[in-house]
Amino acid sequence: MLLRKNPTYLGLKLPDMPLPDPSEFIPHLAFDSVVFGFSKGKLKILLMEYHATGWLALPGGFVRKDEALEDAVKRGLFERTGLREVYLEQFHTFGSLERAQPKFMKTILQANGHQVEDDYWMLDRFFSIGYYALLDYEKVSLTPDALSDSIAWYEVEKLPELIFDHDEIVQKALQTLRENLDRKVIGGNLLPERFTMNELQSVYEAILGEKLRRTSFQRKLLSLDILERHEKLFTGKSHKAPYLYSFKD
Amino acid sequence: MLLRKNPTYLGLKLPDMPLPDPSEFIPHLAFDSVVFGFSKGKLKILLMEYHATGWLALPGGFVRKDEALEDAVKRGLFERTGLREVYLEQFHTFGSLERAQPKFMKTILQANGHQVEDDYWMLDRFFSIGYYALLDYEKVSLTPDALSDSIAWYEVEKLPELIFDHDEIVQKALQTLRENLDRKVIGGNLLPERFTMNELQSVYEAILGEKLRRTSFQRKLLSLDILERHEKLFTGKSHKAPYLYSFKD
DNA sequence: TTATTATTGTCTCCTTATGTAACAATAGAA
DNA sequence: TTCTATTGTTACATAAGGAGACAATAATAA
Repeated sequence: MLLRKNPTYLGLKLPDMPLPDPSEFIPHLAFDSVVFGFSKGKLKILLMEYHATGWLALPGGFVRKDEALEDAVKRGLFERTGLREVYLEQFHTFGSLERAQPKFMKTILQANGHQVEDDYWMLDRFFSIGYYALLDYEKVSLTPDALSDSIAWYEVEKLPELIFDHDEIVQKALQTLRENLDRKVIGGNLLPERFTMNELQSVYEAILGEKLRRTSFQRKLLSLDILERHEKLFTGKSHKAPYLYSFKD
Repeated sequence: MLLRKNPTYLGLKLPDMPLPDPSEFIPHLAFDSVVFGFSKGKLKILLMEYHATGWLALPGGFVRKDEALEDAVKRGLFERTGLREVYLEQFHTFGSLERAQPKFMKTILQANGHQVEDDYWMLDRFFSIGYYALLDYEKVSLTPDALSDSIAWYEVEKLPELIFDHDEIVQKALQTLRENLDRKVIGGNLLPERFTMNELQSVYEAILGEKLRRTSFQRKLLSLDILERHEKLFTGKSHKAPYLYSFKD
């Protein structure tokens, strides 16, 4: 038996989990979130597993008619992770004809006990706006939505097959994240407030998928003058203790 | 009296220019194109002027229900410029609540002789997907659509006020173009097949909004090994003639 | 107490990239 | 033939990044 603290249905809190009212949402429009976390040296993302089918998908949702796009994404993110303040960036909007796969969507709904007509709105063609989020792995408390059995972390390097075009969406998110990594200093969003230089380097390496030179990395980041140095971190290991850093401001 | 070779209405060829049939298009969804051209050393974009109101807007349109997003953008671009093959890139999707301004839209429709109800679909809230295009200024033949008196080039540095949030859209396009300029080699799309190094440098300067060093620029681009050198261009000026270049492949 | 080990912070040297200036080549005009 | 403006190339200086060396040090072992 599954435990759900906060039963929601694609954003609607509904005790009996009826289907959402189409009149409340923008038709044909959805969002998908690629939520990045970092743990044990690995870059991970959140995936949901739909009831019965076992199909894996990105956490997404619909936009209310009276709701700003970004607020909808934040709402969805909060419902799944419990976090309100996260680094969020839009990266692409997907609008091909091939993304519509009403048969799969119908199966998912059936697995949840819903028999719907062929013209039901959720079976329509959808345009999906992709956002990626960076957050502190330790801070999230995961809550599945009504359609799914679970929401959990998956290593980016070992992703299983995803439903619809969600593989493509993840790859595009990752590509954008990599391109933005050297322009903006965003790696820190995946770490706690204070971190060691080695941890920060591990984040960069996990995102870029390559090893970096320790000395060059340290020199580069210190020269940017964006880090504040704090007390040392004594881990109990028998070697020199590293400093803790935080981002200025 | 205005001469229109190819009367269209937001993509619909209609001799009597009735309003488009809502059932043919995805509701609440539009695209806007920031079309860049380069002429006389200046970076320019295409703007349309709506009938009677004089309001200026980006060329955009709606997406048919059976049409891929990118095809819709290409269709709109072809109708306005006569060009089929252009460099096209999606840069952002705009989905704030403030972008809906039904009063302005109603005025535009009225100026075209259309009285519509308040619940008319074109007055609804729209999500707009922004694309920018790079094309050869000399190759375009401009055709206004049914709602507008004219479509013309405007210097990016001296843009007039635009309708809705189109100023913001232009700035975001320009920002993305600048960021992409050093990652991808896209400046050449604004020039004819063959060009001089000086022309290419001017394109880069116009996009970045800053002067570049002639020698560094030449050295950098030649070292990338993406240019092919052709015959010299004799302009009749009393100095050394520059080589013509084209991009490889 | 002292030696050992692993990791960290910093420095040096070297290579590469870029800024800056100089210079020869040259197409047309004087 | 000389002059002018611009181009293609080279030379030198400075900045940035790769690669390795080395001292500092926290805990453990001797």
